[in-house]
Amino acid sequence: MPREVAERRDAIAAVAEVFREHGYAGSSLATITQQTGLGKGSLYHFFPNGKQEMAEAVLEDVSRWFEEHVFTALRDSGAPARGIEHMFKAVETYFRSGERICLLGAFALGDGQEAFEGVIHRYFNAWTESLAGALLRTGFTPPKAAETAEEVVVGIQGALVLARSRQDPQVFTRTLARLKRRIPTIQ
Amino acid sequence: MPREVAERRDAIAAVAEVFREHGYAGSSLATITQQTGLGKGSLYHFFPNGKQEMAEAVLEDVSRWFEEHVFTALRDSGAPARGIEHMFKAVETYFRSGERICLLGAFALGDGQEAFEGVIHRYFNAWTESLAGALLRTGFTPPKAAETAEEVVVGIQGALVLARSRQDPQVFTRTLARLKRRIPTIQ
DNA sequence: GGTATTTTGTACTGATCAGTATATACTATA
DNA sequence: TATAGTATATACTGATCAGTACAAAATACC
Repeated sequence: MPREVAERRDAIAAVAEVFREHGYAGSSLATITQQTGLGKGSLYHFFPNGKQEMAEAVLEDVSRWFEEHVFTALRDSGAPARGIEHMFKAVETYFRSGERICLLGAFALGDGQEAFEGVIHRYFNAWTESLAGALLRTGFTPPKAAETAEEVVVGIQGALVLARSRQDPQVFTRTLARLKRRIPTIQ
Repeated sequence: MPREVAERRDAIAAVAEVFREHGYAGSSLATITQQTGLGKGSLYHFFPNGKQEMAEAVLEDVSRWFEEHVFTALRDSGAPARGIEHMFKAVETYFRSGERICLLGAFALGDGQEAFEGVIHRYFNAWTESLAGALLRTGFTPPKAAETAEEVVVGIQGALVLARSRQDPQVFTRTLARLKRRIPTIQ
């Protein structure tokens, strides 16, 4: 009966898009099956604990992506400036120049908040702390490094909110450019 | 049978808190009746078109509050600096020093997005444009006024996301202080 | 090519969903 | 105190909800 054989990895990516579009509570199993093309059989095979597990897997997948593609480079003690530049490039690409929202930010403001606060908390802590460390190593004083790291993460998240609200993705690219200018040690 | 007699105004405030906590799709009629103490009879009496109308009323109520308590002061051509200072105070109070989220920002990222994009769009446009106008009148050049207005609104929204994510309201107060410092014409 | 394992479709369940209908109670006005 | 308008409780509807059960199909391995 199955049309094609999928992997859990592909399922996570497909489900992520649904949550991005409709939020956690707004994504019914019917919506998820329709939009992903995966039947209930497949979904409960990959995620035996249902919707909650789907969301956890999706959020952890995003976290892992940032860990591997962003935070690791920021923690590289050898080239802090290069790590920061790489972060801006990766973020610009990941969020599709402002057309994509941050799933962890959306879940933080929305329904799944208390159910997923652990992952969300760790994600934003890892981001600000790894960035603060990199800034420190490019010559910022400790308080300035912490303040600027917070400013950058705040700016990115706020820009994603405003880009979506005003239906103007350029808010995001403008903000990234402005934030880069706050860090003279790069470029 | 009724316990007490309520008004639509009170109902809007009560329903707003439910949406703030659970989002749009996450707020079932059962949740709303329990958390507000208003029965279905009352709710459908005040909002004949149901949940959609409740959310519209809530978002418009928030918009009206900002229009009256924030944007009007920013548009006052006589005292732009005072209007900006007043905005920061009102925002600090309204968002309970970072413990409260922005319902319009949350709806922009979450489920009700397309259903309410009109109100959301107008709210953020009114905010950035009234603030840019005030900055212009304190001596900013037009491009600097537009850029700084965007920076402030982005910062506020991002700070609310991060404050909630990291469960640290001080992110919000720190950000407000930092943003104020970007506007030398006040204080 | 046969067998075990993984993957998928579908029919089903009980709970919950938003919304309706209607009777009753409260309030205001006279 | 009678009447009109406003507000509320409650029982009900059909649709949809998340999740289960299980058989059938695809794949992997020998």
